Amino acid sequence: MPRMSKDECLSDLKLRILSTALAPGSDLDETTLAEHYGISRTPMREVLHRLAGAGFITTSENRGAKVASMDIGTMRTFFQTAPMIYANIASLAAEARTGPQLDALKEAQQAFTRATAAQDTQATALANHRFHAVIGEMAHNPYLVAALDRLLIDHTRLSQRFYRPANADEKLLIVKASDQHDALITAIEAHESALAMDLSLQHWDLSRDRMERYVRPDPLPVDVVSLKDRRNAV
Amino acid sequence: MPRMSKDECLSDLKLRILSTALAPGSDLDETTLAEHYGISRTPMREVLHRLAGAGFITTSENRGAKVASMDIGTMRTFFQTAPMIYANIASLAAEARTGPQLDALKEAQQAFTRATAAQDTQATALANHRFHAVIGEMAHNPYLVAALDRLLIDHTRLSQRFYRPANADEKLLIVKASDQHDALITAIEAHESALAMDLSLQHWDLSRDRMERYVRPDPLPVDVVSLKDRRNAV
DNA sequence: GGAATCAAAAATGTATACAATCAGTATACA
DNA sequence: TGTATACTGATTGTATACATTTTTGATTCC
Repeated sequence: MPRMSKDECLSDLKLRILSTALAPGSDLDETTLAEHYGISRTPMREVLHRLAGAGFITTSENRGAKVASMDIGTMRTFFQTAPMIYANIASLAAEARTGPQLDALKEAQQAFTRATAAQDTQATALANHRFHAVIGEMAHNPYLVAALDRLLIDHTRLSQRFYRPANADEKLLIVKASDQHDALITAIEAHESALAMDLSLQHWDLSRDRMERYVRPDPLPVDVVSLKDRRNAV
Repeated sequence: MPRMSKDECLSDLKLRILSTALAPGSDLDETTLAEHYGISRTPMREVLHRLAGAGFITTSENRGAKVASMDIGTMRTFFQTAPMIYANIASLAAEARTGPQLDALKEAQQAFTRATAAQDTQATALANHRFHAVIGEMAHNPYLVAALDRLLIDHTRLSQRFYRPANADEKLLIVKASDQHDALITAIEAHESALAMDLSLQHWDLSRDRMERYVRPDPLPVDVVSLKDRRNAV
């Protein structure tokens, strides 16, 4: 991959992290990355520091960079924090949105429906990311957006795993999510901030149910326990 | 100022920005700064990117770095957002705080009272910053802490202007703030999260009243209006 | 006098060579 | 056999030279 610009390199890495092509916790070698993107180590390091500032990766002295991890503690915090931030962002967005931002939001939603129609899991998750990032821009609140951006990183990485509908029932849930996006657009366009907040919370509930089922899966079959007993008995 | 390490340079710049020694919106010349700290431009640029990631400064392509500005729009957003974040951070801190963190908090409060006793405005504001940053660490919530850190930058810069008590009445308000700190420490130590949240909101009200008086000062004397009338009459 | 243009300067951005630090391995010793 | 240690290779950190872009100010033309 020859001669990418610094900005392209930055957004490509963001995409690779959001799509979990680069797994949470995995090491990033700056020399390899620099060669891969056809730039020298100096601008590559700058990109890495930007990513660190935005919460995509973590860096430690003389120890290089790692993709931000998603341990069980982080997950708990994520579920604790997301609804409050999402709801407030949606409310503010309905108050402060501009025309061009509304256009960008509709465009993101079109990309989302296209991706779901094409059954493209990765594109669906990324379009969903963009949709919510635009709502963040609308809110015009740098403090909350800092929190939102970090939530969206983890949200999108989790989403990768369940935008692949396993059956008709799950397909229906994605359609429902898309309908909620449409309703949210309407509320934001009409400056109905209380409604936008409410819809945002409903939307969160839908995501959460699916995500929590992944994070906290059904208990293992009881056989495992007897297996353990058997092993101890040997 | 010869041969400072990169970390020292980073924290020194943070302090200079928080204390408004570097005014909001002012330009930062990387060559000058590098010479000032006795390091080369490469690590200096890294420090600047870190500061940008944490919201202390803004950078633009080929245009260098500026200290984050504090326009009237930012202020409005600040007052809108702060209580929600502060209250939730305090509540979470009371739940999750560790022993060493509690020690750090008490130490910060001691530094705060020492600074107020010495009538050192800058040290007071910085100790207050540290006090609230430690509560942020306690909350153990990277999403909200991202918002908190950005709020604290602006809060501390605003504070610089009013921790200089003009009269006995204002001195009393600082004593009251210090008492609230003590109460907050007690609540956090006892894991009383609801109380911590409540105290945090009271503490915010105290700050807000003083800050808003600065941002939106008392109306000008009515004489000005008659002056204007007179001028129009000429 | 003012606007436009171009050239010099000053600043930022990039590449590369070199220094310092870390990780892994092999060897020596208890 | 287990542990400590020194060496080697790999990786990150720093300095500096060079390229590119922006700014500035002088000059020219209207």
